[in-house]
Amino acid sequence: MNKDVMDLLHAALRAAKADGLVPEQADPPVLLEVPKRAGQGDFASTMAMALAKDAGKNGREVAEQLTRYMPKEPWLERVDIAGPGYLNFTMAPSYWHRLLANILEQGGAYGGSTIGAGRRVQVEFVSANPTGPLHVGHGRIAAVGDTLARLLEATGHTVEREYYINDLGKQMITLGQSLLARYRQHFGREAPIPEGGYQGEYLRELAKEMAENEGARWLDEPEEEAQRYCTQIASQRLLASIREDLDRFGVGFDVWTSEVALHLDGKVEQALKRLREAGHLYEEEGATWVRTMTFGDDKNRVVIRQNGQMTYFASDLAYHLDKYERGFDEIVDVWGADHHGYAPRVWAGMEALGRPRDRLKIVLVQLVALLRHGKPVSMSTRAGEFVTLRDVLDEVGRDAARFFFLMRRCDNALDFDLELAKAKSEDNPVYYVQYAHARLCSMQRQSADRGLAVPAPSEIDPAPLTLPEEQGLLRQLSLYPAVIEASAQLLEPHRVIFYLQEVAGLLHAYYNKHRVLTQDRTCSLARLALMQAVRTVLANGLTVLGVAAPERM
RNA sequence: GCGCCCGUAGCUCAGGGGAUAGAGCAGAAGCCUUCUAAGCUUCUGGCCGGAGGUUCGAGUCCUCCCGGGCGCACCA
Repeated sequence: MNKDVMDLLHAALRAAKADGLVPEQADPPVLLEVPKRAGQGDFASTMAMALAKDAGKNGREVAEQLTRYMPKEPWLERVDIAGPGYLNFTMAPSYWHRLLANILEQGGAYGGSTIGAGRRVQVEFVSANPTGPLHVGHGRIAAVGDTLARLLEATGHTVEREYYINDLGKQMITLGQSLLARYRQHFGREAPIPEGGYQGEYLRELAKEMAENEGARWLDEPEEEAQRYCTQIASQRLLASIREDLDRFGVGFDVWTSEVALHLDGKVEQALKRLREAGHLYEEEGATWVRTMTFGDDKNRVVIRQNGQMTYFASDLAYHLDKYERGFDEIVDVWGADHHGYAPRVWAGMEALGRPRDRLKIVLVQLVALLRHGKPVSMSTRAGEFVTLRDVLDEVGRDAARFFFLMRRCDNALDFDLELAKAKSEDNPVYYVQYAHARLCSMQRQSADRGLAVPAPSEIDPAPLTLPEEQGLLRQLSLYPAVIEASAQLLEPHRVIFYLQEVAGLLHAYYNKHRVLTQDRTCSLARLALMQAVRTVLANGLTVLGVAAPERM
């Protein structure tokens, strides 16, 4: 997918429509692939074949006509029609020259685009209850959410990262009760952790801390008051610790929204009022329901329980309404896939509130299975023997953790092997990509020692770059902007990983086969320019993943 | 039972309706007096879960079936 050629295709399509060759409503995929075999050009498109039916002609005929509509560009050597109607594009040498100069000129900006210019996007992710430390599943969501945000930024969007704190409800009460039990235990009292309570060691530590700061005074306070205090202390401390973990993971948020605050600000009341005015609320069995079924949900949902308390869903309606009212052009929620059944309900709620559902995109991230030497590591939050994100960071480090979390499509479950992730060996894909970058840096240090500097963009003489490996590298580098765009538009960060592995593979192969620093100065300089371009793309790609691009390894 | 996701090489997975389906790992054989061997080269490996359908063309879209995961609260 090369954006310059894609522009040509778009232009040809427009012209063909204007001329009536194809119907105005035809919307073929304007996509490019890199042909698998030599002799099929640098890029290929199937657009003509896709249009064949609408145009009432066969693919080859459409292809021929499209080439006539295509603007003539000096950097395009030729367009061939092949097979059932492929358009095969062969680029002129000047194209590769320009590409190379372009990458060196743009540096860290290469690959960025402006498709999102003027568009504000919110990405909400992690949003874990402050009832315990983040586990590996949160880690994957954090990596995905943050990388999506980076991708959207790279494509010109204005992005806000947001964490929604579920600091209200039964779980928070249970948390307080659990801490209170630990606190009492600390003073030698008989105090069981409540049914379904939090067993983790972290509450024992918190209880000890509380005893040191507050003494024994909470032993004598009334149960409910003590529990409320414990809930407050625990959620505060746990949230702080969650923030620390995320910080270490390279993930930061612009906005933290609290569910409690939503209620205090009257936002939940307001949302319910709106629903009531719109006629979407009704009473039944002493509860208040919203008619989400009208908007595609399986059943209607309770917003105010019999006991008068609001449900989590009520808060969430208010929360999402608030997001819409903050004026985002696009709202992205990143959820664990175990919440997938919740999505239709939220979309329905938004429609009931008169908001377009397609503005809210929900990315579902499947679970992480933690392995060690290929054997599963057991995880269970309640039993308290889970592996936390912090444990993983301690063991494998930020770069490997982020890379592994992003290696698979989000809708596939992920096997995360701790031993593999920290192996400083050939098996570890993180190092494969980072090593390519470090290698290039090392080479540049060598060339500097020999008095050879990477040429300035305007000084590049690409004439010596005639090897097929060099053409392959240039072709691959030219795809980068489209990879970033597609990853951002489809909300699929794994594409960047696969792309970078390919770049690294081509680089390593080239490196082993040919020397960059040779006796021939002109050739060395041309190759140095190419290597700088590869380095730039590797660095930019790793940056968008939040993974370091080391200069030495 | 209903809904969503997944099923592609021995394993882990890419593959946006198009040309002869790819990569890594595992297995076999090679490559370091020269820019980092955390690397490279070559070989082996496939009824894309199954059956129908749509299409000039299906791993990709539709229907059904089988197998696995996750959901189906007046929990969050």
